[in-house]
Amino acid sequence: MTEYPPFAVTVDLVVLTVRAEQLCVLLVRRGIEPYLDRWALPGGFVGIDEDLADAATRELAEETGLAEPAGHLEQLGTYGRPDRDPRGRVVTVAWLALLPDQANPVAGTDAASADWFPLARLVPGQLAFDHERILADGLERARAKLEYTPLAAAFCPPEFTVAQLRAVYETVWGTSLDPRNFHRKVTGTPGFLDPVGRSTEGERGRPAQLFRRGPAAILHPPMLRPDPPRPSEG
Amino acid sequence: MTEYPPFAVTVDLVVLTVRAEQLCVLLVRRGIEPYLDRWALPGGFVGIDEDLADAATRELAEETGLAEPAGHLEQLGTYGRPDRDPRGRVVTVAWLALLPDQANPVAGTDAASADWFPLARLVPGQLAFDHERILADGLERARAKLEYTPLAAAFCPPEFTVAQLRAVYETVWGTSLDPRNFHRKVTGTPGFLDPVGRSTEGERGRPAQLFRRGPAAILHPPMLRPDPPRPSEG
DNA sequence: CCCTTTGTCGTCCCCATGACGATAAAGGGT
DNA sequence: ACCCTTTATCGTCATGGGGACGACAAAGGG
Repeated sequence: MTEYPPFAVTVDLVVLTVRAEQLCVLLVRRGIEPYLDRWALPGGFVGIDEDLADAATRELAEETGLAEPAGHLEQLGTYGRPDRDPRGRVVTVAWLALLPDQANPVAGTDAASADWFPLARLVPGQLAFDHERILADGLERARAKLEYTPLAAAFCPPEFTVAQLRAVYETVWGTSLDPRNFHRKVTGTPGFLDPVGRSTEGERGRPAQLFRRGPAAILHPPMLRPDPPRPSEG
Repeated sequence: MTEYPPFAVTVDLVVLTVRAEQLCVLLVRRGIEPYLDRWALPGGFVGIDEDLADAATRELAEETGLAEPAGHLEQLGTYGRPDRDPRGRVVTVAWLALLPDQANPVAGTDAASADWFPLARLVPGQLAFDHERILADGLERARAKLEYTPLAAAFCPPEFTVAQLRAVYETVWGTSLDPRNFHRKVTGTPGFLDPVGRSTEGERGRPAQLFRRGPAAILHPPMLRPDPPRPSEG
């Protein structure tokens, strides 16, 4: 290790949540150059003695003000085009986080401000660096993972109804699903849902049974998205 | 970018191929410390002006002596535990390559030697650094991808038979598949296989039709592995 | 010429799922 | 009290993919 090219390494987070029937991503407004005042994914430099996953967790906590919430965090991919940061050679490890809608006040740290953005409202070219591509990759990963994992529950509070879970699928996929078939599918897949034993109260309509995330790590067989053309992939 | 912790960035390759009914990985014997004389995944440092994907492609070409073969190369994940390399802080971007059995002579570059290892013959603790975990992750990725992509063809020569393709699945998954159902599935999935129009000659048994990879990028519906318990996943 | 080997087509059955009707269980209004 | 709306949940039916397996085709070898 006498000689090697020095890199800067950062983590960037694609933090998704579902609120008000909309799939939203957490963005921060940059307070420094480059891309001053532009929106960007939250992130930051990795400490020289810090594990990558720890750095991601730390940034997530800093930006959302939450200490390891009940959501989900996984590595998304690494982006390192030589020209992606005008300041020099920066390689970023991107992470995907799925969080329940915890009315996160979003603590302002070094970022000027941070807020949830409905994805439908984003316009091309709005994000700093290559964050638009990272976001697109994160979105596709999230959509794909709902098919073969029980991760949709990561968008829900600890206890939730089948209808809430269905709303997550519908929002993330942008489709509508038959309530009866969906109910049959999720309650019939072993390990997907654990019945709490209680029901909702005070809501409109018939009370709904409450569930928690089950122990299953994957869905088998998967819950496939409806017809619309499927994305290509490398 | 005035101040940031300096990292070294490497790429490491999980190069898989199927030869002699065995799933094999390309390993190199290390010629320098640390882990001198231990087997490791092929890889090396990323140039300061080099794209990550280019570095992976370059290493693949160096280690196999092949310039971008008909196989497949994709990013697998990034590993950066602070203590993973005793020489200092090294973050490695791992890549997964699937190659046909091109009787690669494996050019010896800086590595002392390189060779294909049947996975069944690897013993725990045999690999340098955290390469055992990287390899395990690559294996699971490859196995999973055969389910919902036509990537099995990446293990085959440009023109191949259904039986060759089936052998790939059986070898990678370690299962046996019904030849008739497999034939129906792969020939019935639009875009999976393109018929060449010719057949094999001089083989045992009835000549088999030759195919090329079709244009499909994903398999829908997927080809699911037989029953055996499915691996958990984060 | 038979036998073995391998490829390919066809049949049967079951289960998962899409489409959709019917019923249960709450609240709100008159 | 009653009806109406809303939502949850259970059933029914048809379709289609896939597992199990039989049958035939097309080569080579003794």
